[in-house]
Amino acid sequence: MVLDKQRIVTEAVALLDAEGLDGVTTRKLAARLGIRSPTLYWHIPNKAALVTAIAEAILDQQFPELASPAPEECWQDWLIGLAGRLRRALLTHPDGARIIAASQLSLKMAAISELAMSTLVGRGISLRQARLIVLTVLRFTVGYVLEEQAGRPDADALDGFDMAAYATAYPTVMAGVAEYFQPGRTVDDLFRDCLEQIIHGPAAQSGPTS
Amino acid sequence: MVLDKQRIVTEAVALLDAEGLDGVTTRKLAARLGIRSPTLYWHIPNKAALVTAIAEAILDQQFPELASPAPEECWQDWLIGLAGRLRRALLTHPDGARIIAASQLSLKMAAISELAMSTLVGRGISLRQARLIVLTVLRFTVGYVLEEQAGRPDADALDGFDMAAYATAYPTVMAGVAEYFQPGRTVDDLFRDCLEQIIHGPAAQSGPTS
DNA sequence: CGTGTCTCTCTATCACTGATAGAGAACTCT
DNA sequence: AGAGTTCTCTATCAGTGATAGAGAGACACG
Repeated sequence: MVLDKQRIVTEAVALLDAEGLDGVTTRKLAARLGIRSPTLYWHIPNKAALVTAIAEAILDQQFPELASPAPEECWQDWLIGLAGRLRRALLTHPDGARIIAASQLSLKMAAISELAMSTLVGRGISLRQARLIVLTVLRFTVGYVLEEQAGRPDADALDGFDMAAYATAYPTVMAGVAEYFQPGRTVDDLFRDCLEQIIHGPAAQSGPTS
Repeated sequence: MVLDKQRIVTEAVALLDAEGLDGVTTRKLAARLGIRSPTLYWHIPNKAALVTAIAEAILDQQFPELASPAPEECWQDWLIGLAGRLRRALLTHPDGARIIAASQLSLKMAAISELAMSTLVGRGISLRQARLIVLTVLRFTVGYVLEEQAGRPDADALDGFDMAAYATAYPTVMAGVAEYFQPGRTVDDLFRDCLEQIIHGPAAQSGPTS
């Protein structure tokens, strides 16, 4: 089978799925491709470029095409859906958010920004306002998923951890978590509610379950 | 001089400031402390714990005490100030956001959440709403600074980069950037405007245009 | 045919990383 | 003095990204 950048990236994503970002090493990737690791450097300048390519592949997979909203769809719902798809793209692979955050200069991210901003401007939002909204939504989404995917602390870090003390030291945080996750509420809802906070503003939400 | 965890972390932060996160290696840190690297492992279980301790130190430095707002201060402004201080804390050290994102289970972050949520609840905000606002603001802040601190692409990645093509492919993005950074506008203002987007909602800001 | 050139892959190796095993010094308590 | 605890050391491991440079194969030109 031919070895080109396309196949390298495809296999790198498979390796990522199998072992996480820390498992993506040049040697393991080369083994999967049936070559030796230095050969990779003929096709790729360095590992950072590989990670960037992986990021691009992850986004391309979730956003094969970028579609504007239907005319009758309000831009708020459309933008929430867009951010939701971005989150889904990151959650689909281990350490997806870390990879996007580590990748430099993603063209796909720029394309998403462009589509979102031009859509909002087309709906009559001012350029500045559109920029603020889109920037806020995108950076929030990355930050959100980053924390969502953060490796749960390992056993070593946990054995000295006093759950009861935590609950008494941070009662409001605990109460907030407990209150939110009533039956039927999922983490997806939490993300959506945060987005509505950004897009619709404080007043618009907090209907019964919306 | 005695060698305790306190001094290790202090010196680790100094090393971070000098060389960035990738420069914080056990050997370099040991050299600064006048010891050999294996000695570190008597005081800390592993490097992840060291990074977490660095994160805590960075936050402690910026938040020596956590103060509630003055009675006459509206919570919105106070919360914006809090997020601004968090951003400042991360920007003060290289890769500050990466460190916070990589650290697991920061107590100081939990304390900040607790203070913010209890403050909002004390001002009459519902528990759920308070949780959404605080979660959104904090995760947005980390995501924002993470991108803000992202290493500018190195020369290798840039030489194949066509600025003019970028501008024509993403005109709205470019126009938005150009529009925003009029004289006197700084990146600090951009962050603040995004926060107001979250906290005050879309209608409240940017006067005429909105 | 022979010869050179270009493309790709290889072996060998480098400097460096986080981490562990286990010896040994120093200090304290009995 | 002897024993135990606390801390630091040397030596070493497996694994990482990356480079130098040899060499195989294809392909074009004479």
